[in-house]
Amino acid sequence: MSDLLERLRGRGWRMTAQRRVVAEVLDGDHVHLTADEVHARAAQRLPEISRATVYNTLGELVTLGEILEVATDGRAKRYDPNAHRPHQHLVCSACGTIRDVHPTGDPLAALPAAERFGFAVASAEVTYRGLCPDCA
Amino acid sequence: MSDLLERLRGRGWRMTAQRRVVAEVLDGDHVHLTADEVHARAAQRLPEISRATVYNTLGELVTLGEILEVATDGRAKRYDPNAHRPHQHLVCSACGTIRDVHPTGDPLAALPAAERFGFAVASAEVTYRGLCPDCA
DNA sequence: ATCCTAAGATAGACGAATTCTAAGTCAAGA
DNA sequence: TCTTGACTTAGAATTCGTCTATCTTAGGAT
Repeated sequence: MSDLLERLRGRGWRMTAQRRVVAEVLDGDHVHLTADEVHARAAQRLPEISRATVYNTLGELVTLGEILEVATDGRAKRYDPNAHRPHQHLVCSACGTIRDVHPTGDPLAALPAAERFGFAVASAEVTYRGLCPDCA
Repeated sequence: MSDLLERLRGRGWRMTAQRRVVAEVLDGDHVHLTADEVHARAAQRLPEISRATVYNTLGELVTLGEILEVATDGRAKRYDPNAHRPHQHLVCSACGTIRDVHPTGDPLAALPAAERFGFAVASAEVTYRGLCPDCA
């Protein structure tokens, strides 16, 4: 959105109609679209946008740290614009719906030094699974 | 291995040369092979084994609960024979090496009811990331 | 020991998601 | 306005996995 576009421009990101539309599609809470969904929504506004551009733009936004890549199933990756506040994901085992959740405490603290095998552990990613109210 | 093959036979699993070889390839600690790697190793012993059979067999072993499917990156799924004791995974951000780890406490406990959105949360899967000693 | 047959194996076609390539287009600084 | 390197495009190619039609075989029945 405006915020995001401002920040990107400030970083010297060259602004184009395609990039603007992709960034605008990825706005809101609990948004977890696949690349194809992003492409479909972007194409509503900019019919000639190509898939390759959507992939390129998503990849750049991930590299810039402005969005997150989420792979909750073996299917297509999803893109999460909520990269500013750390959070985890709750996924419905039946329909695949994803919600952002905030567990208490730091998941990293649960991994004792003896279980780190000399790794410099930097992050922990938690996926909770269960049935959502609609699928129960 | 023997243990696994015994158990499978006891469950009425029809034994074939192909299935035996796949089960034998998936033996040991910290083993996390892709389907293609399983196929390559199986083919060393049984050159005519087909990819489809490896996929079929892996799928059956997952259904039987004898191995686990692990997706730590957006790439190929990996198969983990350590399905008996619950554990999580520690992945090297550089080379992709995977280790089985055992965090303290139950990760489910860290998710408050208010953060469950009415879901019947059943499991939590944690992926720790960092640099391994070799890549540091 | 041999036969039968459903379960398993095979090669290769197919499909989804993603990446690559070569050529055309354009944002933004000079 | 001009220039140029960065961006976009269509479509081919790649990767990972599934499906299909046909052939083979494990293991119970005879």
